[in-house]
Amino acid sequence: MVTIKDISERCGVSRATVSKALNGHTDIGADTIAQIRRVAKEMGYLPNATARTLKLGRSHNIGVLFVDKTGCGLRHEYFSSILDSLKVEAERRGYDITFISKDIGEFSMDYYEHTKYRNCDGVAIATVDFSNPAVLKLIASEIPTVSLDFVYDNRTSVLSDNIGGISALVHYIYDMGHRRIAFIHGEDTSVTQKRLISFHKTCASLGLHVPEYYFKPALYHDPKLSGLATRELLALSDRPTCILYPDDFSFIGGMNELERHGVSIPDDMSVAGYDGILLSQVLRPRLTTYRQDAETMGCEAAAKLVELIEQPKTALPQQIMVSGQLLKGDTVKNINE
Amino acid sequence: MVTIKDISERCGVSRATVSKALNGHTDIGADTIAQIRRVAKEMGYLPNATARTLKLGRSHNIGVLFVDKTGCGLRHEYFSSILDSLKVEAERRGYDITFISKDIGEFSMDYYEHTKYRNCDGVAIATVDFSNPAVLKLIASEIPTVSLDFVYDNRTSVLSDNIGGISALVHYIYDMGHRRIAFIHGEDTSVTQKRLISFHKTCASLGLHVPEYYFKPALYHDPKLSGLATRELLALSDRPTCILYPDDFSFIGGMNELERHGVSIPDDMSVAGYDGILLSQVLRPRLTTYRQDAETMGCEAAAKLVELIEQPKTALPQQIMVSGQLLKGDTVKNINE
DNA sequence: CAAACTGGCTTAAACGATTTCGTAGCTTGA
DNA sequence: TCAAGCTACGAAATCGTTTAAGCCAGTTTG
Repeated sequence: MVTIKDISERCGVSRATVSKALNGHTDIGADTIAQIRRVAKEMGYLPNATARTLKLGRSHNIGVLFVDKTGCGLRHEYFSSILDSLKVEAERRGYDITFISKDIGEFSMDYYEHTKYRNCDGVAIATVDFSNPAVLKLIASEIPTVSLDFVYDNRTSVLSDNIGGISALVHYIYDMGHRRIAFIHGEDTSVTQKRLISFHKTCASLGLHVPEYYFKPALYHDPKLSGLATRELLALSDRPTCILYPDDFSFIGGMNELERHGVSIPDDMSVAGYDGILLSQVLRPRLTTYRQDAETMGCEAAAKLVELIEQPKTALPQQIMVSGQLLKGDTVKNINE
Repeated sequence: MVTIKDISERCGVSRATVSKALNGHTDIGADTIAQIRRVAKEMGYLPNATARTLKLGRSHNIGVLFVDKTGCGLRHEYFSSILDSLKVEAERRGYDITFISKDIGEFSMDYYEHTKYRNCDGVAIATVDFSNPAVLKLIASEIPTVSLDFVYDNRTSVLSDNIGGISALVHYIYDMGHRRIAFIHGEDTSVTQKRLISFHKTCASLGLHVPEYYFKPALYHDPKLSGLATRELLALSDRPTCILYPDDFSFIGGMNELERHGVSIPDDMSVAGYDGILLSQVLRPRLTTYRQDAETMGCEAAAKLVELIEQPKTALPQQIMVSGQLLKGDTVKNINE
């Protein structure tokens, strides 16, 4: 490998001079700089990130923490979209991405230790499970972090507008004339809590009384459970006219169940999803849903994290709310007249 | 940060002794080792991967290259599954994962340069676009690589059994009595070529003549184009009785088109997908498809790559074929009687 | 009993880069 | 003419870790 030393010998200058020339310091003569740059290119010199990291204590490397309770991990389009855009933005700003995990090889480390071990400058945390103590240890540490969809002690985070999303959906459904709206919701997480609160509040503000049995617990990304919940709702004497699903993918379970019972969407039953994944927009009828702007979230997360890293003094911790978009598909029927 | 130096001072031994004690060298007294290990734990010592990498020339870090022509990137479940399992297996073997990209920050590098820059011990390459010269430069280099779904000059690769997959599908469809099978295929890649060849061969071996207009070009992961192709096939005077789609997701476009024309699946038209993503198995009727075993592929890729890295002498380059599984759903009708 | 060996530790160099502090030589100004 | 200032560069320390080589005392061997 070509190193700075090789260049310095070839050019008859010291290693210090080469380093300065390549890094644009001003105390080197113009001719010398030109010569060094030329020789460096000729010899195929590449800087060594490892050596630089060791000396400077900065790796230009961002850790990404995806903890996966559910088993679907990166397969969830919401997460993979965030990761994809986070990666693009980080790279644009000169940072690489490394996954942070526990237990690398035989050596067992927690997330915080792993981050230090790899000298990551900061970590983006996207996980369902923020109750994990190892995750909390990392967030609470001195390492710059940005958490997605979770706020810890006023630290920087990027949040999807769950309140606004559910509110927009419910308002739209209400405007279409629906008064009996059921909500099949995901497992108990802070996100789910926000959605439930928003659902309650919105309904209350619209003067809607929602009976307890219109709330059905299910899981995210699990069509089977949503299917079961759907069946229970169909069995009610006062069937809802519209069902909200935990997410677009879970809705598939409901869709199948409705079809099995000969209940047509949206004529006999209106439905809405959440997420706005690709799938939702290619189904027919097109699913009414709330699109979470995962691209913007990933991008913002990378941007804020880099800011925290590069201006630790001036970068204020903040919660960035990324609003999504109501996608009016064709699965909520207008029953006004 | 606690370093080896701190421990050495506390224990009254040299840094070399500490390093050896922690790394299990045998020329240190048992008492000394015990004491050093204890003090290290007490002080919260963590090894520094960067320093180690610099000294040893080994980073225990694997690069992952995902190039994305299509724009859907990691969002494609096939890729994200591979990545997920690759990550798990690499970590199990003591390696971290870093994404390799071009153009990090203002400095422009190709993939090979980036890999050297970050001192990655090896790279797993998963991309659609193997014609990219920068990708080829990396594969052809001295850096250990494992490519997915692509063979370069007999180097190690992990391959999905595209030949066997299409063959299995066609045989199954033939056995169900179909003689007019159309094939909507993806864009021109080596994978597509293999599938087309397999389709031709299998049909020939079954004595099936397939007219040219039963082959429709479309794109992977693009329901719209598959929808259009479906429409064209429906307009034919000698309609096929079964349509093969580029992949499960694209099939959605066909599904919609068929429904629009009042063509019911599978009574009026049989269909099959490819990939076996989650979606395919929650749709009703359940999609008949060929499941690519992305988990095994990612796992094998990581395993082989680590082998190439750790035993460069003895690890023979090889092509590992990962076979998938025919998922007999309910979308291919038995029309034998 | 000298030579050879051994266990247990240290010394010092090395990995590749950056940066602080000099300093030699030149120009400038009064 | 000389102090001051500037330009262009170098010496050396440093980041944290590893390892070849050396050393010393004590033990074994011929």
